[in-house]
This record gives sequence, structure tokens and C-alpha cells, in this order.
Amino acid sequence: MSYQSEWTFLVLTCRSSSPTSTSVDDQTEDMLAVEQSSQELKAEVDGTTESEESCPVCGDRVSGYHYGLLTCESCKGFFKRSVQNNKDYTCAEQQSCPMNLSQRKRCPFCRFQKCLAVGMKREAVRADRMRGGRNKFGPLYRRERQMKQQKVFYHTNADPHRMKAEMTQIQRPTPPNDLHLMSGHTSSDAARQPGYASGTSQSAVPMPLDCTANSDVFTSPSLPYPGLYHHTLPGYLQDKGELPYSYSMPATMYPLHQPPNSSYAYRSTAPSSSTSSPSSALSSSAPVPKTSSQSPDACPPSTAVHNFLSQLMEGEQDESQLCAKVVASLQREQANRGKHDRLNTFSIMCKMADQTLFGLVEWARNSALFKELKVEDQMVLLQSCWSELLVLDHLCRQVIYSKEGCIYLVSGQQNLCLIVMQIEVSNILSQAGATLSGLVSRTQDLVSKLKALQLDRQEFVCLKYLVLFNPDVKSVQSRRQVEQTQERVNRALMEHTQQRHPRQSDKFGQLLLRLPEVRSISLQVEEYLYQRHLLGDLPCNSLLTEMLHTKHS
DNA sequence: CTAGCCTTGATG
DNA sequence: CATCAAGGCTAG
Repeated sequence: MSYQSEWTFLVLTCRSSSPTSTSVDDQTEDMLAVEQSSQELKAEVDGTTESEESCPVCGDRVSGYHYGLLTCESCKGFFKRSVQNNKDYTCAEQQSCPMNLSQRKRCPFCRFQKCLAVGMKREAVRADRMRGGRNKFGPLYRRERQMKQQKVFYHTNADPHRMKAEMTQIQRPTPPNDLHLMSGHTSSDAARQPGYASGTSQSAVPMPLDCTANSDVFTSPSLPYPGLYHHTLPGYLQDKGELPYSYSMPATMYPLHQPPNSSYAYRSTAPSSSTSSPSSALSSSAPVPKTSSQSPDACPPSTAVHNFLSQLMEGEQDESQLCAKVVASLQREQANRGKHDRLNTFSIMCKMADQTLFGLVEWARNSALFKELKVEDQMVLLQSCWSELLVLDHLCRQVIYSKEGCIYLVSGQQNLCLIVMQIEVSNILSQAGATLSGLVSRTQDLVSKLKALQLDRQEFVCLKYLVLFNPDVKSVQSRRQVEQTQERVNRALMEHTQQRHPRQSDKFGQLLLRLPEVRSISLQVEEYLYQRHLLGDLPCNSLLTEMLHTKHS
């Protein structure tokens, strides 16, 4: 049996933190969310976090990956029997029986529902009953483990002092080097509250994250500038001081979650220092009130649209979480390397793009609407639009965070540090070759247009969904379903723009008119990356590479 | 039917 | 050759 490339498997799993698993009490879930399975911990250098993840279905001890995710032995067996014997259970109660270690036997119906809800995959039960070997989920399990390890890293650095050590550990003595993280230490808890603009007077402390490049990453003749990508957009990295990049080092940071021109407070997720993990934050089914203190006189959208949009917004990744992931992964990577084996600039760019791509795949995977699709459809849709999603993601970040003339990279809060990365566009344009300059210019033009349109978060999310649910992708099986979802999002977007931004009479149309350009840019980005890939510039084992490869094969 | 333990066998 | 997720077996 030949298995498909690794990225496809990402689509196949669901995280154990499904919004439907409400029977586990929140506290426990929060605690569990930061815990790792013992298997993973064996690999951890720091073996202090001795803990085990519990089964997302019943809370029992996890025995390994089964049918798509970490579950206990009994739920594994139960799920297998149910699928193999094509069981058709019924519930004697209200189809919402409690599911835990002691009560899981009571109602097989609810247990099976829960299995499905948390993401156990029927497809992983073999029709031919063949034993042994690995199934197509294998690579995906690996990938998940990697991600979880990342989280361990992230959480074990909750202490600011330790974090500082982590940061400086990889710091090189000679700035002006490559990647600079701007960080400011927040002084109080209040600074972590989204609604408080307490951070405006923070002083910026540069924290160089070294990536001494082996120079010529920037200077390959035909493809002169690396990493035009997404929020990893180019050039805020620099080599050995030979290229005259200057850094924009803002003395003030935008308060997190309350960027200057966002009309909505986006998400009130607690920052990384809290006990809530990214996964639990993502799965939080309690609708976060989205209406902020801003624009008090804007008329509220009708409840139906509002609810639908709220639902779509729930899956949005927190900027600080993304940042933490990116930074943590870069730190880990650099820490694992010797002094003379630092990642080059382009590789760092790719790693960052890779992390974001991961986030986007995860975002889609966790989306209720997306989950309704067949796995095959999920895969072809993602394969078709991943680069568009990346471009959209970048655009949104620019619209919301970037200053005039700057490209905003990732930002966020890690532990008590505020981190901002940005680069001046003029620097890129002066250094980049034709391809990259063109891309940067086109992208910046689009950013300007979107800024003028005052794109808000809801609209951005709708655009992501419109791009994702593209019924024109060939080999989509449930075309009608994709089409209906797209239309539904489209209607929501229309009503949202009309209700929330009544003064911009054609905002809806204007937004849709930007999508072809997004598409076009994404294709050019893919092309550029593929060229770099052919030159051997892309790090191997990246999701990015796999996506590119799948498309070109 | 449940669930703990056992056997299998592709993968790296 | 080790790993580890499949399926199998069986006492309770």
C-alpha cells in the first residue's frame, strides 16, 4: 500500500480537544491541555512534567494513538467493535449522557457519538481486518507529537527568567544580525488584558534571535531575495551586516489584541502564561463576547448572522499563540544547532511560514463546517488553497497591525514579553530582485486597499472560508456541500458588511473583488517558493515543501 | 459486551 | 531491528 504524503494526514486527525467534549469539566480540561502523554515525556529532556493525558472520550488513561487520536484502550476497543460490527445504538435518555470512566458503559450511543465528536476516524478501522503495520495516519501521529512537544517547550518556559535565558542562549554577540524580536516586558497583569492599553509606554528591548546566515541566501542571482512569504515576509533578517538593512525598532508597541485600526477586540484568550493551552483556548465553546468597547454606535448585526460569525471566529488562532509557536520552534531549532550551524535566513523564513501553515491547516481541521466534509474533500480543498490562506493571513496581519511602510511579521506575547517583528518595505524593495520586489509591491498595494476598506476580523475570517470552500476545485466530491457552505459564508459576509458598515455601501463587493488578486499573488508565491525548492533552499521535512511538492507532482 | 493484554507487520 | 497502531483473544 502506498501512502500519501504527510501533509494530507494533517487533515485526517482531529485534536482531542473538541468543542463537543463538554462533559469534562473545564478545569480538568485546562489542566489536561497542558499535560503531555508519558510517551512524549520520555523524549523530553526535562523529565519533570510527569503526567498523562486522559482519554478525550471518557477520561481514562491514554494508551496511545488509536483511530486518529490519543485514547484509552477501552474506547479504542469500543470504537473498533462499533465500527466493525456496524453498530446502531440508541440512547434511552436525551443523547447527552455523561461520559466518564465509571459511566461510559451505560450508554453506547452517547459513547460512540462522543468518539466521533472528538475525532476518532471510522476510516482507520480496517475493512479487511488486516493486522499490524502502519496505516495512513502514522505520519500524522508523528506530526501531532511534534506539535505537542512544541507545546511542552512552550509551557515549560512559563517562567520569565527561564525564558530570558532561552532567548539569550541563542543570542549572538554581534547584532546587527538577522532576526530581531522586539520585546517589552509588561509590568502588570493588567497589561495582559485585551481591553487595557497599558503597554503604550513600554520600552523596547531588542532580543536578537540569531540566524547568522551563510550569506548567499539573499544573493542567488536569479532568485535574489528569500522568503517573501506570508508574515515571514522578507528581509527583516540580515546577513552578517554586509547587507545594509536597517531595522525599524519601534519604541512603542501596539497593545496586544487592540491594534490601532481594528474595529473589534478580537479574542480575549488569556495569554501564554495562563494555564489554558492553545488547544483548550481553541476548543472553548463558550462564545466570547466580541463586541468591544469600540464603535459603540455601530448597529449590531442581526443575531443569526452574528451567531454564525461568532462561530466562525471561534476557531481563529490567537496571535500571541502563533507567535509563541514560531518563536519556540525557532529557538528550539537554533538551540539544537552548533555555533557554526545556524539556520540561514531563508530557512528561518520557511520555518515561520511552516508554522503558520500548520496553524492554518489546524484551523481548517478544527472548523465545524470543514469537519462535515469528507476527508478526501478536505484534503483537496486544503491542497488547493493553502497558499491563498497564507497570503490572506499575511494581509490581515498587515491591515491590522502594520505601520505605514512596514511589513509586520509575527507579534504576540510570550510569557511576559511582548514580541514584535517588522521590517521596512523600502529596505526590501531596495535589495530584492524583480520577482520578490514585484510580490512585495503587489502585496503592499493590496494591503493599502484593504486598509482603505477597513477590513475587520469577521470579514477576514469570511474571506478565509470563501477561499477554503471553493466548489470549483476539481475532484471535489461533495461539490454541492462545499458550494452551499461558501454561499452561506458569502451571505453572512454580505449581511455583516451591510449591517456593520452601512456607510461603505459596496464594501461587500469590494472585498470580493480582492480575492482574484489574492489568488494571483498566492500562485506567484508558490512559484517563487518552488523555484527556491528546486535550488535546494527549502528546509526538508517542512509542510511547506510537502504542499509545494504535492501540487507539482 | 467490556477492556486488558497479546500478536502482527509496515515504517523508518 | 525497534516502534507502535492496527486487529485478535478472552476472563469477567
